[in-house]
Amino acid sequence: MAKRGVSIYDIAQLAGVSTATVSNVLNEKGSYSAKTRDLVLRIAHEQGYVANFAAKSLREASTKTIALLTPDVSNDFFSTLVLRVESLLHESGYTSYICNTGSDAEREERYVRDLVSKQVDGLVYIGGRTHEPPSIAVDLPVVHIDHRGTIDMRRETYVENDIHAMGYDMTQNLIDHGCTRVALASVSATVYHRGDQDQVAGYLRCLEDHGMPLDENLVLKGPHQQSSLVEAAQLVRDCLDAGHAFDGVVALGDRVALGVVNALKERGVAVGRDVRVIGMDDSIYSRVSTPAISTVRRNTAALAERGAQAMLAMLGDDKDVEAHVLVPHEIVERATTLG
Amino acid sequence: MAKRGVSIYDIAQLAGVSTATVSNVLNEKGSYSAKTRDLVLRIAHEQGYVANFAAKSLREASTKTIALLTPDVSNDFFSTLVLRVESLLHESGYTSYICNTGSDAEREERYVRDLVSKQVDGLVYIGGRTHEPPSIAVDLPVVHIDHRGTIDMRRETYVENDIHAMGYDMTQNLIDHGCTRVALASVSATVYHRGDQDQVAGYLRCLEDHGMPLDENLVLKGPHQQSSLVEAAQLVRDCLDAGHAFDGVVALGDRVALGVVNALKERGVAVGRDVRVIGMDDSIYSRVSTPAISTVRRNTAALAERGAQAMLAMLGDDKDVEAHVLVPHEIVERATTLG
DNA sequence: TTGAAAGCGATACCAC
DNA sequence: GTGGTATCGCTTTCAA
Repeated sequence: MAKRGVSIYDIAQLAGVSTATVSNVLNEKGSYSAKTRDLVLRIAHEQGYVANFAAKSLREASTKTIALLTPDVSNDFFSTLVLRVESLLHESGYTSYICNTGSDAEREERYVRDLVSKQVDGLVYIGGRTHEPPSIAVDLPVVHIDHRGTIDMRRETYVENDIHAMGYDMTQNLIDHGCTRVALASVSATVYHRGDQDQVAGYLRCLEDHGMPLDENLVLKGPHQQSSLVEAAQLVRDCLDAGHAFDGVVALGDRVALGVVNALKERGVAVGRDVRVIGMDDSIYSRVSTPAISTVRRNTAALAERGAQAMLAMLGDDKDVEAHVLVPHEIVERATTLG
Repeated sequence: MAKRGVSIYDIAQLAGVSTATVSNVLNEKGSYSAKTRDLVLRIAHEQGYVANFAAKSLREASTKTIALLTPDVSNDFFSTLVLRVESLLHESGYTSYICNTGSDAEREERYVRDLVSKQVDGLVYIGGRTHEPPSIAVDLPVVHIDHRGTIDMRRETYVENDIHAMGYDMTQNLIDHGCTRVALASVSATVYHRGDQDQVAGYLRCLEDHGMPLDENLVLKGPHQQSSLVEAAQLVRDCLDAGHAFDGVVALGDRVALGVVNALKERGVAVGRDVRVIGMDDSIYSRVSTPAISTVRRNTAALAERGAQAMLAMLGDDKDVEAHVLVPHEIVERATTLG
């Protein structure tokens, strides 16, 4: 199944010109007569000529290839980002490698080695890098979209939402709806620590700004092992069983929110009236729930667009690329806060 | 940001040997003394040498790269397949390109051209090819996973579920549960015609095998424009309004099934008792529903595994690669059929 | 306007 | 066991 295709040399022979001329015509560079151009183009087409990118890359030290590294493409949010980033890069002539690191430092390290070897022109981390800094020095443009970890000092671009503000705004929204005892529900794996911490900080800050004292009993946190849906529901049951009352829940994630809603319904609470709930991500979970869950949309389109833009800018040796891009989020009100 | 890295020539110089020897050591080919090996290896490591794949590819006419083409990675089912296929190929040293064709023939065509130019070693279509056969001749191993279109005559491998059997088994399941008037609900875009047709055929065949006459009024079909969930619900309402009775529904897709369940609940029907419903895909939709929807699991893991295997086999010039692999499905019983 | 030729980095054949 | 060198396909400089 080896492919020994038509080369620029073959075209040159058939057209009775040199490879230099063929190259010029094909790349619309240099100068050549209209006659030779037509001839070359016709022959190239007849022969089904396709440029050999390996040769081109070798010569130009650029592969027109970008690597997309993500912890898990099968995750709804990440895969949407992957889709959009890939599309945008493709419009500019770049092909994308897809690399599932599975949040595994070793795997990621091996990937990066391979990618450097394969001469990728840039790296786009979607959803965070596992370990930092990577032990292998990478002298490439790097963009992080929705990075969920500590940000390091390297010359890289970060595109993300203002996580702190999201936590703040979610809390504010509930307070605006009249909630006075706002709980927080979070189920998270250790990997994604920074995001959660920032959101919690936003929550705390908002309470503080409203002079509401923090009730530790209303901070429902649990580890993420199996299903955050199930785990979140249990957190709520435990809280209610312990006799702690609340009239609002800031859930860090729609799955968590759905778990919360389910547990509340189970206990006969009128979700949206007695207790208002707001989730995060505007994922399918918030939409299939009854009542539909209010949530925070992270604006995937903008995240992807700004990320791709940043990468293309860096690729184009643009000097003034922002190092940190914040994409605005948006609160989507549904039944769990509107009642 | 250009990378002018360490080359094999640099290593040769520093080690005081020839490039041939360095190449041999690095690839564990040919023969060399333990002493030179250690020396070369040490220097290569010190210099942070990374092989230039473009050069290697040019020389070997193989890029160790596979393209994954899918209509939409942000689709749950496809992205899971992409994830798994990528992982398996990566284990065998292949890197994967991700290509979102968006079910657009022109885009796909451009992709394939690019990919051939980039010298990919193989093509894996996930979820079907848009147009067939592609106008550009591809002399490459091609694997289709869950192909949703007509199968053509080329030397390619198809890995998929037995769609006809799925339709049959879903129907059989409802009949086993005592249903006597089994409806069919389908909302589909024209692109994915073959799959649906085969399933419908399975449904019809099963009815026939049980001597049940087909009632055209119970075949609820609608075009897919916006949300299949909403559209399916409307089909059910219309059917009920027209006074047609049924006690079972074979829904071609979990989203469709969810729409059906919602419409039935709305009309006060006891889903799982009065009317049993079975969906397809074992997606999130079937799991978040109340009652939980019985469904058919397509076995993503096996689809991906067999697909990757087939590709690797073709890559390895394996002569006896099956042209058509059928992956068994599995019925998952939940509340909508168990009552 | 056109062409000869060097070179990108790695491999592999064939001498030594 | 080791090294010289042609070669993969393309771009690019410099001359003609």
